Amino acid sequence: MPKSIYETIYRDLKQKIENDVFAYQELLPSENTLIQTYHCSRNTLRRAVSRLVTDGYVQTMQGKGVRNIYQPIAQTAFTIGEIETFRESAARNGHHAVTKVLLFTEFSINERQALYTGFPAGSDIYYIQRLHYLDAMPLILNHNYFLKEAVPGLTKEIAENSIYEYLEQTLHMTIVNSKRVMTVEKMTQIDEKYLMKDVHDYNCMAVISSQTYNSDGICFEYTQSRHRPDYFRFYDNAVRKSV
Amino acid sequence: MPKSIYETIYRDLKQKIENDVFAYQELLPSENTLIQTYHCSRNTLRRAVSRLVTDGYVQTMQGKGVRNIYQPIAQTAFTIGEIETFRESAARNGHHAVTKVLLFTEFSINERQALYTGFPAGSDIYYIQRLHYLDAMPLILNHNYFLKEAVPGLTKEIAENSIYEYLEQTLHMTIVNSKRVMTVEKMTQIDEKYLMKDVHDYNCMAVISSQTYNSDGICFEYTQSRHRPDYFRFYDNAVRKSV
DNA sequence: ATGTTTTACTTGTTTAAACATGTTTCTGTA
DNA sequence: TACAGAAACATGTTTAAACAAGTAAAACAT
Repeated sequence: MPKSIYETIYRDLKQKIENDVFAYQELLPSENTLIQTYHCSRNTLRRAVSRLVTDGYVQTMQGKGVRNIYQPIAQTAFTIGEIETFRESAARNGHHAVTKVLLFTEFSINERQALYTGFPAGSDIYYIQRLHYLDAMPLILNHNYFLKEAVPGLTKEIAENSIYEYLEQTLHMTIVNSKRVMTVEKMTQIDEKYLMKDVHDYNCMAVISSQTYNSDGICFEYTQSRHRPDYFRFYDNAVRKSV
Repeated sequence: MPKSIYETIYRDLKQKIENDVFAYQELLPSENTLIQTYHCSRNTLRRAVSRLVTDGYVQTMQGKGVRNIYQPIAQTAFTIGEIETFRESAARNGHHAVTKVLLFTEFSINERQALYTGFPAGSDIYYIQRLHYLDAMPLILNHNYFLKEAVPGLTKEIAENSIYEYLEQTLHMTIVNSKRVMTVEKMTQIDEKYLMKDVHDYNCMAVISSQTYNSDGICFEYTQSRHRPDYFRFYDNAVRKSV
């Protein structure tokens, strides 16, 4: 549910762009026109448009107008972009998702793990290995580290469904921020065993390591997502600020 | 040169965060305090702070304050993030950059190339292959496609230095937007020849394909950057909007 | 017809004010 | 002391207005 005016406008414009109400390279109606359309103030409208800019949907040109530069992407496979769960992504791309828990355990972070997870040494965490299937094909192997005190009551059953659904709906935790690093790493024995049984062409994995913060500003999760390289696509839009 | 107030404030706060004036996990001064510090309006200050949020430097918490969640990244190698040139990136990371032009030619886009470049078939383009060295080590192989009519007068000499410097300073073109897709692809013979001569462990490359738009909203560049996997790192910060 | 100037229209920046909502702290009461 | 409520303070949303700066078209003079 959109809870604010600017978000309602943002969604409406976004949907109109996706549905070709405005053609590619066409100018959107001017601010003044849109203000009358949505019966809102200029600031509110501009806030909605600026989100479209960061999404890479439109480009503003001072003195000229706002140009639609949205092009639908060929959704050959699973695509990543924002913070969303595997289920959400799958549904958005029209696929069927299944998650299998390979390992569910808990331990304390040692010095070495503290370096790459970002958790202080000695922190009690849940460590979970999960395999994500898309249309019965294993695509992603996840190594999840959850700060135990921030995510109490986590079970294997929850991990088999959606952990984030549990966090948001049961624990009422809001996920706000996620720092991610993408790298390419050599395939491990575990990768090969679960993901690449019949794919022998590649010896690398696409790896996304992420630290996620909740609304209290606490880093409660470190996750390493190891993706089958031939099905990995990461979309990004960069806007050059301050020329 | 910062041309606006909010950008000046943004840079000042960013620099203060990077230099540990505010400790990690510490709250920044409140909006009212910062308004008095910078003698600006609330909107202007909030605009500066919101940029820090998208940068992943701080996190705002309604009713509580703004928390510093900046952690300096271990700069093991070359890191990517925003739209910036290879030289800029290298300088920022304290390295010496050299570019070698392998191929400089021009031709017209055919049907097949139109699909992945996004240029209409028949467009006249410059096609350039460039090898980027960092501290004498070849790291990136770039395949550049520049729309000829948008980038007139491009020469091999310019390509050996910085094409973007030419675009911005000579042609006064402003680069605004860049859509990027990251993938992992099998190594080609060209990759192996130039990048991986003495590295035989990997058979993949980290590939960034990008379409770049100028301030007229015209896509004038398609580039495929093929990175040596063991030196590839892509940083990203995702903010969950509208929970 | 051509070139210049004016005018209208576009987005960009900044301020001020009001109200909403969430968090913490203080305060008075039981 | 313990608890409820009020107050103070934090960020979030929205409106209105003014001015700046870039662009394009109309109006004008030559």
